[in-house]
Amino acid sequence: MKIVNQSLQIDGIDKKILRALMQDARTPILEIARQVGISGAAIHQRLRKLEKSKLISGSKFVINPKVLGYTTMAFIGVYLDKAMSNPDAVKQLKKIPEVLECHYTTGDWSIFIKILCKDNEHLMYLLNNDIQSITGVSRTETFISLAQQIDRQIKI
Amino acid sequence: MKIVNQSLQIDGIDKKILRALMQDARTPILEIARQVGISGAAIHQRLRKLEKSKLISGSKFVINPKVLGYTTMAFIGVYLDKAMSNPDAVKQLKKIPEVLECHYTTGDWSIFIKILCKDNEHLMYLLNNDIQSITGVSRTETFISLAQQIDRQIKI
DNA sequence: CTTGAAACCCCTTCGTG
DNA sequence: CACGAAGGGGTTTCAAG
Repeated sequence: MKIVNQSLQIDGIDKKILRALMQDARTPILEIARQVGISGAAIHQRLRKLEKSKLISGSKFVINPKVLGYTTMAFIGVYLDKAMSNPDAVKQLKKIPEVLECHYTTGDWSIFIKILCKDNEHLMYLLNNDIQSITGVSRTETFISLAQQIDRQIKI
Repeated sequence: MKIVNQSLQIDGIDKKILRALMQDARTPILEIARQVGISGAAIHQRLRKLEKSKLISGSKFVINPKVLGYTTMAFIGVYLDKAMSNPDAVKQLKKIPEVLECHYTTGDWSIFIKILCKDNEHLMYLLNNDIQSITGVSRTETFISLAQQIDRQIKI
């Protein structure tokens, strides 16, 4: 399948710049310049263009939660009562710092969340006390990630 | 529930440093130094300590895939034949760049993946051609993210 | 664990092609 | 788009408290 209609035109140099910075956000612009073979000022102009296009949405330090004792990742499918306003449930979920992702989804569940806990006990606590207690939540289905094998961004 | 037994001791200054850099990996160290009220050299030492502890696992530029036309995120539960070696299936999944996450999970599915596609047609193509064709994959269950409401790292 | 100084490198902008 | 120059500022290391 040939993917067409790319919404934004970026060339090979842009890709090299992005790939370097996606790997390590603190890569010096001048180092990229040397690798790519153009001047630092040119990299700058391209970065400004990419930022203006909103393709670059920020930069992050990535921390390893295992070092803090967060070793249990789980996914939870949430059934909401018909009457429940979904945004209100999301609002409650935002208050739970262990909830890392939250999606409205097709299928049986109204809401699907990814959660990171210290251990199974912590997971059970969050389910029983923080999640099940949200008004509108009728039922949840939980499955635990035993190991994460892939974690990456889309390929540029 | 009071969480105890934090595996690594970090103090309030460490947290401030991490929070600044988790928001924007290119925040100048000296700016953090001014905010926190200690010298740049001290920030440096603390960062080295945090890196050595593996709490910091890197830094990334975050790109917005929507700008490239990737607007459809989906989750796929994968059933594998008993005989199938899971690592081989993961190896195949790694070759599909649209697969952003892959987990071994408890529950009905052997493997659970997050995938990012241009549109539903693209999703169907990947399911039929790239995923179902992996030896050992007997069946899949797909649900689509209609909207992502939360996307963050664990709170420091 | 902190500091200030010093050397070095990088960021950023500018005028120019 | 690209370039080189230039200043202002950041990074990194050091000896020292």
